[in-house]
Amino acid sequence: MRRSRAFIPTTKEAPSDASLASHIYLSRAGFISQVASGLYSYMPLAKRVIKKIENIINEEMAKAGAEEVELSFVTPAALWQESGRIEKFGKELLRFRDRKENLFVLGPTHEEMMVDMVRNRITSYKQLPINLYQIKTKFRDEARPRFGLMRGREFIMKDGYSFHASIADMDREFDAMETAYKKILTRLGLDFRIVEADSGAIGGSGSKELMVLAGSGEDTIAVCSKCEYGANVEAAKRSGRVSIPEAPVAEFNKFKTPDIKTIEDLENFFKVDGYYTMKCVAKRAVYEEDSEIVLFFIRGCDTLQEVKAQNATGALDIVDVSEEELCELGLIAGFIGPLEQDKAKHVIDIDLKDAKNMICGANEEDYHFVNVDMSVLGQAYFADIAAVNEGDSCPYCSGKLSFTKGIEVGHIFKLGTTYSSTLKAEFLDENGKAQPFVMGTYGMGVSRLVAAVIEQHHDEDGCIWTKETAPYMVNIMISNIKETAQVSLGEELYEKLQARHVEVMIDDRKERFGFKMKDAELIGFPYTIVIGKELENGLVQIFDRKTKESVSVNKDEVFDEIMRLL
RNA sequence: CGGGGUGUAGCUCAGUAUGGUUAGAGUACCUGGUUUGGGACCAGGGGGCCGAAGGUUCGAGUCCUUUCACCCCGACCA
Repeated sequence: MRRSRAFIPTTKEAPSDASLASHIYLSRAGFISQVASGLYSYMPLAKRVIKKIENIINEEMAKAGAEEVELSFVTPAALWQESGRIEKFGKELLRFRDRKENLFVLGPTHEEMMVDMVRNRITSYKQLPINLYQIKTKFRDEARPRFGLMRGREFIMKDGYSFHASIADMDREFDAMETAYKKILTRLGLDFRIVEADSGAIGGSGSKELMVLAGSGEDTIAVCSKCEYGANVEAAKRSGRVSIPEAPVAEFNKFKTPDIKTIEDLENFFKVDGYYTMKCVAKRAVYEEDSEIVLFFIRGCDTLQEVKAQNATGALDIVDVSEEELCELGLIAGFIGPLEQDKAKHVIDIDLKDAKNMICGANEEDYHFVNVDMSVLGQAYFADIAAVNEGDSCPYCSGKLSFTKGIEVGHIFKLGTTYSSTLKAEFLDENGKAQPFVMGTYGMGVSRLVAAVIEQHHDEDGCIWTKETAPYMVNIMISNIKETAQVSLGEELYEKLQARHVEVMIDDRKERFGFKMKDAELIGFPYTIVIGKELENGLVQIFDRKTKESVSVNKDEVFDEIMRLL
């Protein structure tokens, strides 16, 4: 492509609302253009990057034996009613009616559509397994889109769905997809981690997220210092504390603790570590029909992990409760304990099971119990509800957990029969018996990957595209287009590189050297061949965007040299 | 969905407290000239329904009302 003819509107200044590097540079370098909140148009450079990412996905999916399809973007609301997700998704589903007043939604994900396509067409175990995917625009009417391509309302996603006759076969495919996704992200040149995740409302027996490590990521993940373990904090497990403080010595007793309501107060009053105190976090668990107050008990040094808490109760949502609501139940905030009290449902953190030497509220104003032995609560309901802390020990080895930030670029689920059951998608097994398909689903955010690459590969001058993602690999910069020798060498290289199918840009604009260099750095071509002053001595320079180093090369050797680098 | 903020030239923003020339700057763009290794310089030029609609006033970018859009913090996010 000739830069003089290309539509690449670069600017010196970023839109005032952009804060993320990817948002700033993709805007400044003329990749994307915002049209409304969460809606972006892809300009030529972005379109090229997207195609490259899609090609890599297609190649790896083909190797893994998945077939590409394309489902319609406009989906009948009836399918969403059938699966029950029209309520679950709520306002995120963009709904509208056609001229005949039939209700439709813009597809935010395509489980229903895919199941609908397969059901009644795949009817025997002999036709299984199959794995179908598409790369397509999705729409979710997010309450708050932000960060450019990172969280748009309209975005491009690769979504794959596999159908199996057994759980074992689904597990096998799940692992195969994990491997394929690893290859894709590795080829894209990304530093990533595969972590255990909360399956959320989609359900299923397990899920993993693919996290691109970046400080600007919206997710916090806990990773082990020694082994491969990593998990989203929403799902992270631990085996307890690495070092346990010395236990206080006391007899079981009810102790007067006037106006001692917070964990900090307790620590100071009893001169004891928060580890040996117990706090109660009261929440209202909201179910489809009704709601109830649930008391979550965790160690004083821990915090409640709300996603875990929600999963433990099976609630659709958990919300805060006021002191007045607790009062109505006869509970006094600051003095609530799990002993001798059944005014509300209890959920106790698993780390408190059989804990000894504990201090907890006595359910009486200004009184706490000391030296409580939790094993007396034999039948109580224990669950993992506490957030892991940095420094907690790994659930699988002796390593320590630490936190890092990640961008969720993929999420793979073992769905099981969740959708096939409700949508009545069945096949006949070896015994001629109807069975719902066992399914897996595999998502990868394509447009988000564009942003993720830049989050991980940029500097103060702009984008640094990796070899597999660069919109153009080589930029030929003619310093002064009035110098015919420079022009003719540039044109010659341009022809030769094109003949070898190298993606090449030639900057033939009537601009000064500095202007063109800044522009090339902002766009982020991996290599720029600078044809300039040194040509008098038979030399040109190859500028490496990543290292910002230039090496002088004889003009007759530059073609071979650049081909060697690619 | 709660709280906050901003809408003036393609872009970044002044101007609005206290209403009053023809609404400004930088940048980008066009013309001519000089420059040509790190976003050049000089001269000239085009470009605005001051987000929209109502109102107050002799007079509104500026005051009042309504509304729309966008952004930020939070809640939410298969």
